[in-house]
Amino acid sequence: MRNNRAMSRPHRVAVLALDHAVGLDLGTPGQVLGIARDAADTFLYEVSTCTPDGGPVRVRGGFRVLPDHDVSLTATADTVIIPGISDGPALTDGRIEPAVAEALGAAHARGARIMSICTGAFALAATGLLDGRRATTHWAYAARFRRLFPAVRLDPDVLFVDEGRLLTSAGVAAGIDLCLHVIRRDHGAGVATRAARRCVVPAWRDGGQAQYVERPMPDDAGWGTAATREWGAARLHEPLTLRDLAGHARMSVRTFTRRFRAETGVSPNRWLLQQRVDHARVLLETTDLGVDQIAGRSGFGTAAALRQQFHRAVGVPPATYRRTFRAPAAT
DNA sequence: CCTCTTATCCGCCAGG
DNA sequence: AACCTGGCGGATAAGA
Repeated sequence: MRNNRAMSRPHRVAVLALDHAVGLDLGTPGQVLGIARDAADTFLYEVSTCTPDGGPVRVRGGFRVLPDHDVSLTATADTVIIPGISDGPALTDGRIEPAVAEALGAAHARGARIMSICTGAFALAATGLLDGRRATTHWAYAARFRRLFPAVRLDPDVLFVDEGRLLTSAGVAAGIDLCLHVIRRDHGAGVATRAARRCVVPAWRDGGQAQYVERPMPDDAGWGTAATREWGAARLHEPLTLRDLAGHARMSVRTFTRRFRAETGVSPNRWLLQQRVDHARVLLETTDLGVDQIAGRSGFGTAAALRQQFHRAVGVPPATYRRTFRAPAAT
């Protein structure tokens, strides 16, 4: 799945639009994956759209989409993306038409990657491919999802779930996060960051849906933990303890951890670890520093600690990551 | 690989 | 009553 700069043909992405598609989700892959380029300005993904029978499907908002392909497009795709739907049998009964289920099953069996945005997870789950795996969907549909697909381990508190070749994401905007994640996985943080900049979205949004659930008024101006996150992100090279962070925020440790979790969806230390790994990632890509140097600069006490945490978070060891993504000194 | 130590996370609960 | 705070302690994980 991991393709590199040398690969000649772009990674083929098939967007499978079902009836009652969510319009924004339909466009997300083309707008995020479709604009991703490598250092030589070569487009990395070729995004096409299909519907089950090649005919038009209804889109929320009172219009229809007429694609260039039917579901057979998925037979040659490297990645199939299922956008969200606002109605239809997948959402109401957990069913999809057999021809679509068959096509998705064949694509997966062939080794293709399948991802869903928002309620597209219902269609993906209806194929049975998610059984026994972790997945996510729009938080407002979590209860219904659990009822229809009890065999899927639903985690409604995250922006997306990466199960290797099966990826699911939460509500509409999280589809952008998922696409950026995929670019990062395929081509490294540098390419993903450029794509994000072009989209004018943050390259990495940590935390989960917790920040969007039952929080009508974000506690902005107040004494939240945002300032402390900024402060901490600038001091990754120092050994920051939870007490330090709470102290900077002028809260007790207990209140700080509680507020931090409510605002970001992750615990302080998990957030800190994510920051450190991200920083190490950038250093691996853009510098020739040794692993122990990078460990120091990104706040890991030892190179061993960096290796362990990096491998766990990214999926590959630092050395492999660098070999795959180290950009030639250019630009 | 195991053990010991220390840090973190979070439910619980009393107090404001 | 409805809410937030912060200490306690046990479970868990990270580091030595």
